[in-house]
Amino acid sequence: MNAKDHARYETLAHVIKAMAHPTRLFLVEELSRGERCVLELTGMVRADVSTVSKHLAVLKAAAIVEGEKRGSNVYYRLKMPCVLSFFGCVENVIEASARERLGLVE
Amino acid sequence: MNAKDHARYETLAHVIKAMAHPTRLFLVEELSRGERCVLELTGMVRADVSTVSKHLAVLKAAAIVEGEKRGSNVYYRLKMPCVLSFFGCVENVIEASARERLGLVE
DNA sequence: TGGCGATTTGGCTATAATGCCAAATGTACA
DNA sequence: TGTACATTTGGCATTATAGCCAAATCGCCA
Repeated sequence: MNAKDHARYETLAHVIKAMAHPTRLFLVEELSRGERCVLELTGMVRADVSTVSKHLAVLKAAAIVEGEKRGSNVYYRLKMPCVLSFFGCVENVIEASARERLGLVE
Repeated sequence: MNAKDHARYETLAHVIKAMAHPTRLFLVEELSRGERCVLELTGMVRADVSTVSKHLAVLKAAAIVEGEKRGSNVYYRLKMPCVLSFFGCVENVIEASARERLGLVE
């Protein structure tokens, strides 16, 4: 793996890492239903407002969501709906491994 | 978000977190081309064998890859090729944000 | 302008992830 | 059986992440 490849994987990992947290996954899925402001999202999650704000900042830094300030609120929305395709794939992974454990295949 | 949902997001995050590392992304992509043993993979990466072995263990725990022991080697292969779809999506995200920064759109 | 609600930032602690080395394990084969 | 090779595991130091509180911003409106 050369330097250029390494940089590519760094960048890829940065975006995927932004998704790699339960709360942030929830935020992504919730935002896929429409824009929400920080307090609305905070009401759905067991965490401090500042924590939610920081999670949103992580998603924003990865260009997964964007926020628009209207009045004193910031409305976030999903910028890259394609990330939702992760959910289906990952749920396949989970089902498959559960099936494997139960059925003792292999 | 109730307890059941929370558990679901925990599980999803566990799998995605397994992908959220440059080296592990490389391993996934490399294994998509066919099975490889640990030393082969180590030769392609700037890291210790033990480090690569641990990365593979992470991917295996997430049911993304599987390993088969043949002789004294363990050959790993990609179990869930659907995760490759992450790459395309994530590269879109990256391109879009690059374009945005350059073109100052928005 | 003063104060209130919404959001972000700073700072701190606790926890988790990373990566190396060294040692242990497992397998083949002389 | 002993040695060499492949892989995994234990242990440790370093670094990154998470989450809370408190404080700082920002915008609105009386």
